[in-house]
Amino acid sequence: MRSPEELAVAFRERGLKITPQRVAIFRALHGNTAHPAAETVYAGVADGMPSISLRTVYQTLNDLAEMGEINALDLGTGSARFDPNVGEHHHLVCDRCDSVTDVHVDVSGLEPSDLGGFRIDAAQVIFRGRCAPCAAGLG
Amino acid sequence: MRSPEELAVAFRERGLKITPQRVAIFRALHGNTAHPAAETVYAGVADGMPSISLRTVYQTLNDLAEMGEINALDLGTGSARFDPNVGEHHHLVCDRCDSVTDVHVDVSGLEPSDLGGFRIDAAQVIFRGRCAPCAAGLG
DNA sequence: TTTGTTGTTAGCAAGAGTTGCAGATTGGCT
DNA sequence: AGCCAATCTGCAACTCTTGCTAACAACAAA
Repeated sequence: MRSPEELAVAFRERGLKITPQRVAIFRALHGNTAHPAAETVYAGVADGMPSISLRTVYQTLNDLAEMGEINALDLGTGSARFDPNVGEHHHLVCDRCDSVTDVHVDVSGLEPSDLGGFRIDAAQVIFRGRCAPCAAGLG
Repeated sequence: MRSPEELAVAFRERGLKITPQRVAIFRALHGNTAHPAAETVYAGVADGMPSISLRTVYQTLNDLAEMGEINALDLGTGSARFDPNVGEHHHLVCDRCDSVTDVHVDVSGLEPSDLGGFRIDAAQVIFRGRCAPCAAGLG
């Protein structure tokens, strides 16, 4: 996603308002590589703004996702994860602690067979296993 | 998964009983390539056994998954999908109707970068787009 | 075939994650 | 300052799934 400042412009252009809640969420996400769940974003933002509601966090995350500023990922961890990195990349998902890490893979060589008329719009690769701390028994 | 008859043997070997409910579920899954959700399996089985409960279907599907006879997939469609095909393969997921189709892809060439100590146990590829009927506007 | 043990089922309640709703609130323009 | 529309909060509701438990049934033994 873009910087909180650029997002403010984008929101205004759409007739959307810049609220302290939104700014706090923009900041919590910017540069965040932890792929937080909504609850995690909420926890982070609520630190400095105890009155914010989880409902607002969900709302804003969904708005950002609709605008294409972030990606909402369902990686089978039980809750949606939000990724401010909208560039082409894939994910490592730890089976033990549910942590998610970005990984780059060249998928241009993938050649699916028997598409049967299916029109592919996107390819998503999920590697599952153990993150370094969990593999070392430290998680 | 194996045939209903072979599953019966496997269940008995583990001290598990063969009930009409389980047999009906085995049959509903055997050779099923539709990647049904629990609710769908339930609907199919309840046709010939109206007294079966959704709870039992979930229970049995989870048992089969634990035994490695089927795979439980979370493909972001809102509910778990169950796949009796436990061989190596990947999936096409329709964004419009949530249908799931098997597809074969050689992932041995994938070379993820920057693993940072992550130990990969499995690679899952999900192609998203439109299935043939939905792409043709027939879905 | 009858019986006993133990695993299984059905049904409902509850849990987690997420969304709908409505009234109170507030951003941003005039 | 004041207005209007967008937004926020809090709660209820919704979907999917699991926990709980009394009634039930499979299967082995007699």
